[in-house]
Amino acid sequence: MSKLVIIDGNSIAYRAFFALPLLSNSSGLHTNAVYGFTTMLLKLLDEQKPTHFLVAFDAGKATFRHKDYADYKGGRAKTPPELSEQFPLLRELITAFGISQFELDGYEADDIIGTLTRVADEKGDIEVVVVTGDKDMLQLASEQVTIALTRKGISEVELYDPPYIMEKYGLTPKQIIDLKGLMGDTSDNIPGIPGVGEKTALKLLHEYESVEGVLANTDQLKGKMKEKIVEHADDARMSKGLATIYREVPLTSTWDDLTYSGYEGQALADMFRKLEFKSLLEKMDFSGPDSPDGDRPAQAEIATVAVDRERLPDLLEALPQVDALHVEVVGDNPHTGYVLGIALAASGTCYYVPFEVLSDASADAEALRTWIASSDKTLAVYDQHRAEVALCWQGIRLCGTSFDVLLAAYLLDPTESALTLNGLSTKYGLPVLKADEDVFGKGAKFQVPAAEVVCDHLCRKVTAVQSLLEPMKRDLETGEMHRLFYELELPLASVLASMEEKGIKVDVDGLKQYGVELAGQLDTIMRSIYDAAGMEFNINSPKQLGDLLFEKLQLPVIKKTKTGYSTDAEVLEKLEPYHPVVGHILNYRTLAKLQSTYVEGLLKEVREDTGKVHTYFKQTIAATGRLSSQYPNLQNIPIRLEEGRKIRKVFVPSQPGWSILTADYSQIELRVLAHISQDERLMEAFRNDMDIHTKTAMDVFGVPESDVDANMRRQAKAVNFGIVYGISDYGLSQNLNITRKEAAAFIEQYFAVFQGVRQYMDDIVKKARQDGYVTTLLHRRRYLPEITASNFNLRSFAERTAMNTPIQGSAADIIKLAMVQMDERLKRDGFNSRMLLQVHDELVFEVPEDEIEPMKKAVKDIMETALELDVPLRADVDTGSNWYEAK
DNA sequence: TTTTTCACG
DNA sequence: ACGTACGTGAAAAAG
Repeated sequence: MSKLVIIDGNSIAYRAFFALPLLSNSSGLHTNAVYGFTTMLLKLLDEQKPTHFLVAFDAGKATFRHKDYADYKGGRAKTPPELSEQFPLLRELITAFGISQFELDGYEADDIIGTLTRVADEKGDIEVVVVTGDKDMLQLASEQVTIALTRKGISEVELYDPPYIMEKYGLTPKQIIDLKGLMGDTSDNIPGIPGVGEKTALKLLHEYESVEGVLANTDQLKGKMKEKIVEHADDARMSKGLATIYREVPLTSTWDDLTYSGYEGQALADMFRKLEFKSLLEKMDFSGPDSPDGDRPAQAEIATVAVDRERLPDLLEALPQVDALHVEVVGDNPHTGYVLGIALAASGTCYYVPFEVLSDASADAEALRTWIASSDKTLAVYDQHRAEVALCWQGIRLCGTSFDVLLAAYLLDPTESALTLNGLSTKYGLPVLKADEDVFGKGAKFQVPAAEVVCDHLCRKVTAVQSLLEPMKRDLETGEMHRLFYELELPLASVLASMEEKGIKVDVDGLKQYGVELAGQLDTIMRSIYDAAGMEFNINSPKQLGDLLFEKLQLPVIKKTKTGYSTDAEVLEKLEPYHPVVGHILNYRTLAKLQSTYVEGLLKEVREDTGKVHTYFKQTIAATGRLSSQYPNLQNIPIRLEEGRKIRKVFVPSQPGWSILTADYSQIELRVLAHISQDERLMEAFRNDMDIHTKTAMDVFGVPESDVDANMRRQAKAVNFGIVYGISDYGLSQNLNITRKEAAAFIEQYFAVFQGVRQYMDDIVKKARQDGYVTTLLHRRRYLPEITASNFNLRSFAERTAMNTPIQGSAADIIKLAMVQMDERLKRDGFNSRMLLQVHDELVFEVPEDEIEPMKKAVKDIMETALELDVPLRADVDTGSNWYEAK
């Protein structure tokens, strides 16, 4: 059976335009309506799988309806220019999708659609879906024709067939015309009968079936309504006529003209590139079933060799020509995942080596592994860090990679969310690649396909890596980030891999014991809560908790979330005086968090074989250049509150007699700020090694050191935090629990004293507006397209980011430098000590007894001299028998 | 999958 | 009048 999808082009374009914020691409062209339309098309192709497809447009001239009624569609606001300019793009887009489109002078899209659905009704054996935002179209519904009406924006449609229309309105599709005849339509300037709205019209139609039926039975009506109907009988008849869709348009095209046979991936990708639909470019599979294979670019010519034991010698011979490698790791966590296989690209030929072959005991396989581990080769990869980690658990070393396209892509745009290989291929105009998800499936549906499919996919991937090398190298140089790449990020990838491989030992028994302790305390608190509340409920559920606090106990609502009442700690603290249960809940929350995340969560991550946790540092996530940590996250282990801090006691050295050594930068962000802003007072404070918060309090309040009390220091500290984050009076007022006015006065006072800082803040925002990006000390870059937004919130956010990123990002640069240098020093000086963790401004090591003193010295020295600033850097070092003791 | 909450720097 | 402090990851509930 054929299936025809018809889109009411103007209607959907309008919907999309008003539903989405006014996006625009880099040349200032608005694209929101085109974007919305695109998502709609993709959804329809996916869900409806049409065999025939048409987009119908209104011809922009007077239609026959205007001859009958001059005011038709009068009073309608003119199409905004921001939308008009998108129609040519829209036409192009539809062509790129391979979808037919037309319009006809003197007719509206409605009439074209009405005619086509009539033809379909008569022809039979065709299913039709009409997509529109216009309820009038419901009159076209039939056994074969379904109307898809957009609901809230354009993200969802509601399907109307005759039974559903009957259920919802109690009307047949034909009666929709009568409905409009009675009630009119302001948007089309159709009068109807004044005073008759939807409710009255429906009642009348249920009784008398049609406009004619109502007019013939006016004697049965009474009151004001009767008067109005009698008076406006002609209006009703005319309105019905206007609302009737004309279904006899002289169409010249044939059924076959509407045939839809899929889009051509490259053309569509080109169109998306032009429109700068980055997310779609990365998400979409342009080689998918909609794209005929014949149109694939030249990549199909590349020779692939599935390497088995017999063919290994051929590969070994080709190794000198190999310049790209891809290691396919299955699973999110490379420490627990497995290696499916590797692909190598030489000149003109790609080799796929399944893991069984790579790990074989033969001399040939051994030779291949030796080559992978050799450092004297040049090799491009995608995600060296991940590959190195996954291979190390298989006893295979990966060395000598000279380029990593993932790391390069991250430096070129660290805010890009999914830096997938197929996304990069698309961005650089390379042949289309399948998304991993489409090859393997995702989540529970993950399945390794046939070997030939894997071979083909991985060979395409490694070819992409090979082709990305040169253009990305150039882009790094253009951005002056080649040193950042080659001297910092690339070496760091291997440093991280070796830190993770070593892992950190966990005292499992101690952790379990703490869990038991917590369980006891939680049980007690839970009872007090049930007792105080007078009922049992799930304390972990914000919804149930909200019901208790704000419905049952009638406590004042402080803050709402988009789904209900907020019950976060800030709210609960304000509610504490009202009811004893609140304090218990706060207490419960603290301990429950420790139990679930830090006791149970951590235990799940301890490896049976090593008794250690091996976190995975991600190097390409944070927009500022920081690292992040997963499986488990070891960068958010509690420290602020004593109960939580105890967790740190279970992180212990992996060998008896060794110690944990920690080293953390003192005020690195404010020191960076002092350097970048060249603020005299701030630089002076650090040169004299003063307590920066006390010093700030002295200068802001204008008092000598002896007069700075704890409260003044606390406020000054909050201001310093605010400065680093990109200050706003609102943010500071929230933090200090003061009014916005007071906060603003504080900030003003601060800037009056630290004038260099004010100058920096002003300049950096200006610079961001000018260049479209900001940079760190080592040229790391972050683009801020929203810095010119007209939306206040978006713009303000971008401005704060412009102030914060150079500070946070430069601090990240510095500690990363220290890590690479430290790794070299450990090797050079033959230390047995091991670097284990990085927590943004802190490094954690385990050291043998006899290395404590030299390591203290070495770590401090390297961290303090990693990068020379105009103010000194300071690192504080300590050791202890576990992470808790080393503070 | 999304939302809420909370842990860290 | 607008309504945010910057950057992350994990757990639990609820859709």
